Amino acid sequence: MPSSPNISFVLHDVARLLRKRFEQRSRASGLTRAQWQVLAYLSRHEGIHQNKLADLIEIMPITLARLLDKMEARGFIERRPNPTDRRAWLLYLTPQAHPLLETMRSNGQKSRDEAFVGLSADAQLHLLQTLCLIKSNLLEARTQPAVDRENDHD
Amino acid sequence: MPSSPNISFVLHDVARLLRKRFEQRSRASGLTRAQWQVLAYLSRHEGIHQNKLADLIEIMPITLARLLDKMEARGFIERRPNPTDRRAWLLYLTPQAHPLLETMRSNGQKSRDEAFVGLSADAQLHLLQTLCLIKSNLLEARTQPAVDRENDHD
DNA sequence: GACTTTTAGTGAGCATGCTTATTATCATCA
DNA sequence: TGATGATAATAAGCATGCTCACTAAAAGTC
Repeated sequence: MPSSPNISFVLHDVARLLRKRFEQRSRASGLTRAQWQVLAYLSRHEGIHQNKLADLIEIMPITLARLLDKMEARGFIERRPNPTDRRAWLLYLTPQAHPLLETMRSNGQKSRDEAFVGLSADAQLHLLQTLCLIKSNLLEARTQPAVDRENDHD
Repeated sequence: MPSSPNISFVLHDVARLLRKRFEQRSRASGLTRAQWQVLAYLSRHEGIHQNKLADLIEIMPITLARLLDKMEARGFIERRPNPTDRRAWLLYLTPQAHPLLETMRSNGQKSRDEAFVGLSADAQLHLLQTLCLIKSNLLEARTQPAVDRENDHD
């Protein structure tokens, strides 16, 4: 934040600004970024359970449940009962959700085009790979305790 | 999300996981990531107005106001009246906030060390520069209307 | 000096994401 | 079969960030 800003802050800012821009653009479609992410993953895994889908997206099951509540109320997805397990639902897109997929993909592409002005295709690929590495580091770290002590590793 | 995941989704995931990890580590300190960001910026601009600080952090003034409410209640910052403008407050850290700065900086460093395993200093610098470019693109785009039409630029 | 416009800050209400706790059902094993 | 533990989903409550709307005060204008 002095001359050289903290990379975590910038990363957070970029994610927030990207989401904001995407949602400005998609307001007419009635889907937020988070709901679009759910729909995108679900479109490739219809019939999945909520817990499995939450695992895929790496959010807490309760967070997904709330998103699905809204998406179900708005007619984008449906929960069908699972005949072999009365605890679990099977998730499906509704017919009216399918045409949205292309629109939303296009909105995402437009937002990325805006955000990545001045970045070559190579640079974008490199960024993606770097982010995936960081994400896997963080998923790894999640399994280890986070200690709030002064003299741990220095 | 197919074989090659969407870069916006990954970026969002990384920001979220980084925040989560940081907050696990900082829970004892009583500051969240957002509050720490406010404190860090404020520590370099004591006496600033809320609107100016919101501009610096690039969040909405109302978002900052809520954060400051909590931080004031917990005794980390204070709002002093502005003698020359009764609408505005002047923001200051309290004495007990100062020792927190080092602890929080250290927590941030630890989280980054975890996240950036396998990234050279050069690679980290490159990532920072790339993110700053994207951020400025997004700040630029924010001033232009976002159109939700199909055939804009392709 | 009254009138309009701008600025600083907040209220209300929504979405996302978390932690912690609870309910209902299934699976296991004596 | 009946207790015990695991699993699927949700409830309650908090933090952050937004949009939209509003009040109070300052600044500019006639």
